[in-house]
Amino acid sequence: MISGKSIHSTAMQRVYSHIRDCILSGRYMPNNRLGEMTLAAELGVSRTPVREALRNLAADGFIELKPHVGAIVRPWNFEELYSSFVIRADIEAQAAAHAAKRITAEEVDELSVLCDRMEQTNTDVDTDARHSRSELNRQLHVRILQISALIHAERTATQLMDLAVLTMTFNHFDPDEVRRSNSDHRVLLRALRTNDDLLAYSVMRTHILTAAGMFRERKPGTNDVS
Amino acid sequence: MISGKSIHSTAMQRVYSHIRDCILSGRYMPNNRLGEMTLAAELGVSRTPVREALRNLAADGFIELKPHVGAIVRPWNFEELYSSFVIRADIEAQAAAHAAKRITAEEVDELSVLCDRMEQTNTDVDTDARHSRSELNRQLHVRILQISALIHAERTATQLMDLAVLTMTFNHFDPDEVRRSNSDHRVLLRALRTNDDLLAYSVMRTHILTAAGMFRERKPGTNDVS
DNA sequence: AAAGACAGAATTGCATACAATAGGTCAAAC
DNA sequence: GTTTGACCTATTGTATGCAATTCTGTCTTT
Repeated sequence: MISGKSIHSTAMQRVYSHIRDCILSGRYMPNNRLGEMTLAAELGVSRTPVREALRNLAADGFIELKPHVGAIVRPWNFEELYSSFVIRADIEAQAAAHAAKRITAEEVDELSVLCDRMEQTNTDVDTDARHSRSELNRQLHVRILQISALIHAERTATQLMDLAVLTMTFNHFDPDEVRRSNSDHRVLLRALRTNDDLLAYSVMRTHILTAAGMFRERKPGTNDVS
Repeated sequence: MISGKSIHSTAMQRVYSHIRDCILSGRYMPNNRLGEMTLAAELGVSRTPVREALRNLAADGFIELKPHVGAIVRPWNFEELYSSFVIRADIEAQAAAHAAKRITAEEVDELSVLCDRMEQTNTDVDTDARHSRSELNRQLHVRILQISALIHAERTATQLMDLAVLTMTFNHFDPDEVRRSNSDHRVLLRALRTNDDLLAYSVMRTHILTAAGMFRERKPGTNDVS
């Protein structure tokens, strides 16, 4: 939805990012009401860009928007977030298979660099390392989706990933799991390089369902993001 | 995105539906520019609801929206539409499997009624029959997604279905294919009733990939919707 | 003649004012 | 005491006016 540019050229994009960050950081809790006037005053803009940002946030699943009533932070439950992993597993596995049949040598190198950088952060558990791992991980997955050329796979999976940012930090906490994740990525990379679409499919599926399983173990309802 | 209510309580919803219909009916062709002022004048409203409708249309993938530039009808190509089938096949198969493990007797009856009504339209090729088949088919698929309780599956697959409405009419044209489709639905229904998740998965996957294959055969670039 | 820069026009982005609707409160009737 | 109804307030939906940006056409310069 919001273009990849990190620069916010319009006020609406600034508002979007602000509200999104507040939701993901837990400052705006589920079922909190988001009044247009309040937000506009808080951010020093008029209601117009706020309204447009709210529409986009609703489209991306962060809030619920009822006509003539207003916006609330979308309440999420365990089952819902878990379902996003299940769907992603299907989509991204399919995308990995397609990518394996289309990938070029340059793209393999590109992905390899991402893996290198992820491994360089080692298994540190401090917040910065976890965040940069999350970001690199996201880039890796998105890049593979792009290479697959399944446009709707990219759209959909990206949306689901962003929606589940809440849980992303979990996956990168336990050093054992970090090692396992890095290992998955290397196997995946080899599968892509050798055009082994079946293996690419399977390892990607396993990779994501593993994350889903870990999320499942950590009990529902814990939203202790930084 | 737009709630299921057929009544448009706000001007924005009317504008949304109008533009969407014009795109799907071919009146607004790909790469056509959609000026806010032009649309506002054409529909007798101000620019404000038009802007909001355009934001929603962009979120749903019907148009492209560049900041400070404007909106154009999203150009779609064969590969892109085909990819939407591939993704749907994954998602809906997964959803069918989940539905098979959760469905109740009442829900089975409900789905059965939908199948009955689809079969009552027989294999007529006139426009009305095709449209009502399309609509019933949509209801059947959406209902199964709901029963699966995979919330994100419903969101995603519904979006993809609506985006591919262009192609839906194809699948209901050839009498042989209509019979085949109805037969798929019956097998699917039996799988759901007997909680046979593996069969449900497989038949749903086949069902959608069959449609994809037919779409593929009819050559790209044909957008001869009524 | 071609390429670049500048100016004008047209369109989008934002702010503000007004209208319409939903939800709550208070009162009156049963 | 409960319920129903009208009114009132707060918030969203819409319209309009202004500011900012992009596109286009022309003119100049090489």
